[in-house]
Amino acid sequence: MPHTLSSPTDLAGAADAPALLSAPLARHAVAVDVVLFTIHEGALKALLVKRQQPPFLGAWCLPGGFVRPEESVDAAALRELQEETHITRIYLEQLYTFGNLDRDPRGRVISVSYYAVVDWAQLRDAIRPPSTQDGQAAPGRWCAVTRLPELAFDHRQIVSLALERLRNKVNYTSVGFQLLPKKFTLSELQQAYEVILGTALDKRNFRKKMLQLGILRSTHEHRLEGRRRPARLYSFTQARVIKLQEKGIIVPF
Amino acid sequence: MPHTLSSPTDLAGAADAPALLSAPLARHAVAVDVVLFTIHEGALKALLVKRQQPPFLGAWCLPGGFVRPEESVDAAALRELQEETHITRIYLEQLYTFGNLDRDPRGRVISVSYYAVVDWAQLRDAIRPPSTQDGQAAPGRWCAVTRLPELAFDHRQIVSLALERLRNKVNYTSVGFQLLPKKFTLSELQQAYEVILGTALDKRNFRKKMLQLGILRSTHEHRLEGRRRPARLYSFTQARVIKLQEKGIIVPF
DNA sequence: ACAAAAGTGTTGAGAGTACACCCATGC
DNA sequence: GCATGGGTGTACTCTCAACACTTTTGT
Repeated sequence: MPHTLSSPTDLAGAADAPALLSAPLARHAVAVDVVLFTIHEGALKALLVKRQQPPFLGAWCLPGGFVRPEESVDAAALRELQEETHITRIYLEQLYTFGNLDRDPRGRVISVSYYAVVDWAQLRDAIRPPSTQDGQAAPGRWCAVTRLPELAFDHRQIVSLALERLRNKVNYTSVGFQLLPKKFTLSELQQAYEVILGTALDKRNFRKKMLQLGILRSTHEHRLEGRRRPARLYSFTQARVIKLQEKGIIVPF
Repeated sequence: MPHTLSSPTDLAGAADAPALLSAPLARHAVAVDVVLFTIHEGALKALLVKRQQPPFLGAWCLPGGFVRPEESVDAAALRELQEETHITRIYLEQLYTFGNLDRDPRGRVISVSYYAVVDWAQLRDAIRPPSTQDGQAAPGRWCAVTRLPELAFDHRQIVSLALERLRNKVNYTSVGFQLLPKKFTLSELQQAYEVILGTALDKRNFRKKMLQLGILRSTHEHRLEGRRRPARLYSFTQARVIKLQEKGIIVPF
């Protein structure tokens, strides 16, 4: 019995250049869903929106939508994100593709999920973020990842996966800095890590580690807040991160 | 300006149960591509197939094909793999989804890529593996990852990503054991790791580390090969791996 | 002076790395 | 007896984790 490809990597018909794909080829509805993280009020929060149509009318779910004919999948995710936040520069990374037959009661929808992280201050500066409307009544709501409501479809699973990924990546990449403004204090940085990881960290060990990594540039500015000792502001410098990644250095706390 | 979802996570029309998705919704061709790794002749190899249709007629590419209407994306990947190898149990993991508009000259094809790893001995035992045919003439060919030919589409990139993932995961999961038979010697295990990572490892450190992890069960059998001292055979025990993963323990060599 | 957060070093334990020789077997 | 891979232990270094007090400011 000779080896054959019963479903070869090719289309059934001809091969004219950007021609349409021919008949017996199945086509699928493809959606993107985005978990947008931010830090606010000392908690790691994700953006949820209220469904305006059935199924799951009125239920909370992740922002997302269908991929359009003339946009890449990444572009679709970015578009959905910008529709929600009006932010142009945002850290966005693909998570996983969910392709089960039964994940949408209307029929098969393949979902490419993403996660994104953004500094809360940027959301406030962007025009009309969903959260500044009126909380529950508005279609968008920021929700602490530790206390999520019921979510439509398999969106709970997507959030879990995103959280797991974020918690891993914060240890050996610079995603964590995306959640902070350009200039920040070491205490703010530590709080961000604590909130993401869900654990307390030792102050001295954290500062020692961060400073020795050489990815922070100390400014000579300070943050004065109330009746306390002013804290030095640092900024993040990407330069050395690349070298660390090349060497495969992992940065646990 | 109120917050609106201009492309909501919903279909344009009604919401009858497993009904078809309605009209203005774009549908897309979705393919799966699989990087199948094995170890043979002291090298890490990937399975390539020769394209039988244009575009890229005659070029090498990854095994893969389109997702059918009534199968999940994972099932499509598994099906493609089984068509090539006739193996039923195989480690398969999703890699990444490529959704650029221009990755296929015929039009937009979204590709969900996977990687898989399998013990070479299983391939030989399975009926009619592509490699036992007659090498170049057969549509399937095992190719060392260090010396890949030109590949069609963006399949070179997919292989690179798969290799990167495998090299990472081998350090903190048990994927590596999927490349070996049930019983193996420590030298065989070390060779597998060396071939995957592309680096030499110290024998004493490797053995010490492996044994102290507690994921190997020493059998009392030995492998006699030629005129040498027989080597003790070990088998892999999953039990402790789960505990290690729970604690987030990473296992570098 | 005091409240509140900023800032700062040392020590012990465990893991990683480097390194060289004897052992058991078949021929 | 010899060629071949199998099998073993130690010393050094480095990183992680635990741990408490002084400093600076506003009130």
